[in-house]
Amino acid sequence: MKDQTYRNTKQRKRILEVLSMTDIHPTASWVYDQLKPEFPSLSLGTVYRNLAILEEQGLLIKLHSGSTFDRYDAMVSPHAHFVCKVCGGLFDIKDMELGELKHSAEIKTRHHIEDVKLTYTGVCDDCLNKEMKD
Amino acid sequence: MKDQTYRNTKQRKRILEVLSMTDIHPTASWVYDQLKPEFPSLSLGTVYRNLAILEEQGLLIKLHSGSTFDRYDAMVSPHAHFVCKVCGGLFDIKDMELGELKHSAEIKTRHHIEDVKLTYTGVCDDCLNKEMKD
DNA sequence: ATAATTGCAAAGGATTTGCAATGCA
DNA sequence: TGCATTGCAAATCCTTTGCAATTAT
Repeated sequence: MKDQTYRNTKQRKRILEVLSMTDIHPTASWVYDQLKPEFPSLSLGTVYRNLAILEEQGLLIKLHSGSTFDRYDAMVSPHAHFVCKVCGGLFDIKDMELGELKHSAEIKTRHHIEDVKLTYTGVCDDCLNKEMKD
Repeated sequence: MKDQTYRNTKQRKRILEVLSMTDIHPTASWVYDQLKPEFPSLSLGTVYRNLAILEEQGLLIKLHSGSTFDRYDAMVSPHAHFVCKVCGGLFDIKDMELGELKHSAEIKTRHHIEDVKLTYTGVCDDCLNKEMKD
């Protein structure tokens, strides 16, 4: 399973494209809904399998949103995330120095660190404003 | 459901105790296995319900380990985690300045941040040493 | 006494998987 | 052609939930 040759299927290509064109960090199901009109016989299983392969290839990142389902992010350069506990929105936070964090943790521990995930939780700007009206 | 009064059941008390006495960040199922001899009629549902209540009370934290199941941590003071992709171990990393991170993110965004989760992934010290023997 | 909690079993829901058919390389 | 991939459906697995019985306050 290591030195497997990947093929370029229409489905996989479009799944990555659809994911690259949004910043809402969608679920597998959302991706499926987007592509179902284009591939009427598309199945959720195919979407999941391709998301896993694309993750393996380093072309996307799987996010644990705090809910029961996973989300996917095609912006693979290291960055932090914010999850709003009111609307469920998941936003990017750029310019956070994850590389620095990784370095300081690597000297603090003796582990070999490959990845850093930084996730904030709270109430987003929009929901804060809406709450103030109540 | 907000101003509910919690009761002090033996089960809940022991669940928190068991969790406080380990640093392996166990799953609900592990907690269940620990307490089953003590409460022969204990059910997994009860464990899950109590873990949820204890989390609500701020007495423990739920961790998304990267696998399909959740883990729980009774050390509630802010700290980072490391997950080993080889052995599945989940370790604490103390002395990481999560408070600082929270502050800098709060001025960078306009969101109200309540919580920070910092998780590293890689290969732990032990597994690194074992791999070197191959 | 009142309402939270338990135990049990069944339901739920996201994700995975087996297998025959399909289609890249 | 060979083998990765698809589609479909069933299976998996962790977690949640309804309900009657129990128990803390």
